[in-house]
Amino acid sequence: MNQPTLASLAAELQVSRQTVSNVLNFPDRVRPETRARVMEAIERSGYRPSAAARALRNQKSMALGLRLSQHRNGISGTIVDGFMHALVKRADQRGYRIVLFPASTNDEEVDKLVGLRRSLAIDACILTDTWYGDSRPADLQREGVAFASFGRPWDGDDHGRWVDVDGRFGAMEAAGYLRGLGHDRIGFIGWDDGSPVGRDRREGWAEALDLSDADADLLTVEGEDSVLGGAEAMAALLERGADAAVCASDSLSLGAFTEARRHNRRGVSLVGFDDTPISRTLGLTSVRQPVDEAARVVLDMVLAQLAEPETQFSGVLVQPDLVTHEPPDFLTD
Amino acid sequence: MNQPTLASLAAELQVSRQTVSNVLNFPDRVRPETRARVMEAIERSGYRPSAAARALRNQKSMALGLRLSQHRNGISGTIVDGFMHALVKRADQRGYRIVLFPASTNDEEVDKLVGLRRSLAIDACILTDTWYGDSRPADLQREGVAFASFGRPWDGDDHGRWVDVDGRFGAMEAAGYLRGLGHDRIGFIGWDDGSPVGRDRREGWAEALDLSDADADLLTVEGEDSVLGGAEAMAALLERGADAAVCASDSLSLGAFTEARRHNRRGVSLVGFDDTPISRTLGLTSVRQPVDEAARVVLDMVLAQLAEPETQFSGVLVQPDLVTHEPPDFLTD
DNA sequence: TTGTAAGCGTTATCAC
DNA sequence: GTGATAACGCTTACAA
Repeated sequence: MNQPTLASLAAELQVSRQTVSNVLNFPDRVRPETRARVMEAIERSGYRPSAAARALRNQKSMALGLRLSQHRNGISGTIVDGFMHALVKRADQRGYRIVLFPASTNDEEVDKLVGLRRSLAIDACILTDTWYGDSRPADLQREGVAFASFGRPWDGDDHGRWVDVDGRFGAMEAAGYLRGLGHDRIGFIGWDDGSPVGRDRREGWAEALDLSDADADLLTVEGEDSVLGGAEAMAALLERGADAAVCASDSLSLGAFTEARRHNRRGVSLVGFDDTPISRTLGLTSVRQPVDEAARVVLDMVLAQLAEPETQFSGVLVQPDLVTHEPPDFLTD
Repeated sequence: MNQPTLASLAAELQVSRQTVSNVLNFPDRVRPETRARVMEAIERSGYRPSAAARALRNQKSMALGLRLSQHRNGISGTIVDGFMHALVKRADQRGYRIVLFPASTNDEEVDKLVGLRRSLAIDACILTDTWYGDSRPADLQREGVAFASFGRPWDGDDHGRWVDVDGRFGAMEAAGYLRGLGHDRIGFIGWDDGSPVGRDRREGWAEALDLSDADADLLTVEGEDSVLGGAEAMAALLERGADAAVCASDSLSLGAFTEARRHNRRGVSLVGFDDTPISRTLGLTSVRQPVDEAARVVLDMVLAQLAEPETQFSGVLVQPDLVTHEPPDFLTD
């Protein structure tokens, strides 16, 4: 049996296919009783309008491109992962599909996006993992591909079509929380990869504690973004007399936690970033990224752009919040 | 400026659009010099055939549907995540795109898939996270939607269109490895959710060690699949005299590891599952799932089905392997 | 080897 | 309120 089409339904119902089309797109234009009859037939037959025919006719695919990010190791990829989830859900609610594609470099990503756009496989795209000197926004703009980015442009022109999480604010909250707990030597454990995200968080920490540059340097240890890196950094911080630390990630926080326990330093307090399952399980405190809100805003931006290409945008910072978890029994004895 | 089309290119080059089409689809049918001229124009103009027009004409979208799995917490979602990566990459190589969609129940997943298929938004789909009583294969078969599944059908009809990792074999390897290390009371730490995957792994462990049912029960502790669960289970196993354990996941393995260290039981050896970043970082041994191979086979299956709907398939088990990692310095002192 | 014609399923436009 | 017509860009016959 063949799929029903507008034409086959129309023939069956003895109306023109245009009427059937109208029932779907402009229900008011059609007389209630005709509408009901058509609706019933649509339901019964399981008819779905052909996305391909619609795309061809309307010159839009109702799909958005998203590169499958590779930095997604189990722990620190969690934000991108959560963002993707939220994005897929929200896009679906608005009738858009998310099309995934692989790319190993930013240039390849842009090439593929341009290709997808030209072939009408996507209408626009979402960027993640922005970095220094990220040329994707400029490239896409030049190629006329609509986009919005989860992650701000860290240098160059501010194209305004971005949403980011205010990591600086999150770090400030974290530092304030630790100070409220009575700590007075609060360190910072970060990455040594020159990441702008890490810089941002460190600045928030230093500002909240009103540290001099010298003090900030003294209380900062940067290493690899891993459990090991966190442990090593914590060891160094403990030697420098720290009694708490803001960690730029939950991996680092977990490492620091392990190390503090190893030294039997129960009084050490930590705050990590991203509220990953690890944090939740071990009862660590963490800065939760509002990925759902970020996804909503990114989607709004990109769809607004599609509706009105000349729209001017300005970047949006969403505020993270601090999440505390109960430590499990096996850690409190 | 408008997108170039077959027609616009043909007009520009003074050939028929058929010739341009042939250059793309049947290059041999066209005289080399004409071909070169056409190719050049295609390159220069950045022309891409419209996916929508192709889909409409060929009645296939060159896209595969994939539900964005929700079980993907940072640690144990890693396999599905890795699988998705591999799948997207391989699909891309074969000219297929992966379309993501959200669903909170299996029924919703089937509904959406049927809808996507009817609307020609996808040609087929990939299922993951199979479970007892999973009706998706039967439902999709009834609706005539082609699929292949990453995960075997644990009960009911064997539709044959699945690939799975031989967890039983992996657990046997793990147990053999621990025995080779000189351990003789090797426990099993599993999940208490009745997961068929967990059962399968436990059977492998028991078989490799040739345990009686009574011994197997004695050396098995099942709890929640979390770090906490692993720690609790390890505590129980230590009391029962175990000196090593096969863990059904890396979360459990991490918990067990933490617990063993807490008791200063350095001699305890562990093997986890999935070779997650945590395992890698802490130098734990783990059973690595060959997700890339699984993705390849799933894709082969589903594309074979598209090419020849009547093909009969039989399920494929791929073999995992044991991965050992060097423990980091901070754990060996 | 190249050109012509028809049709995939939809919607915008305009007539009725 | 409803219906006819054309067009979106491509491919597959078939004719030249």
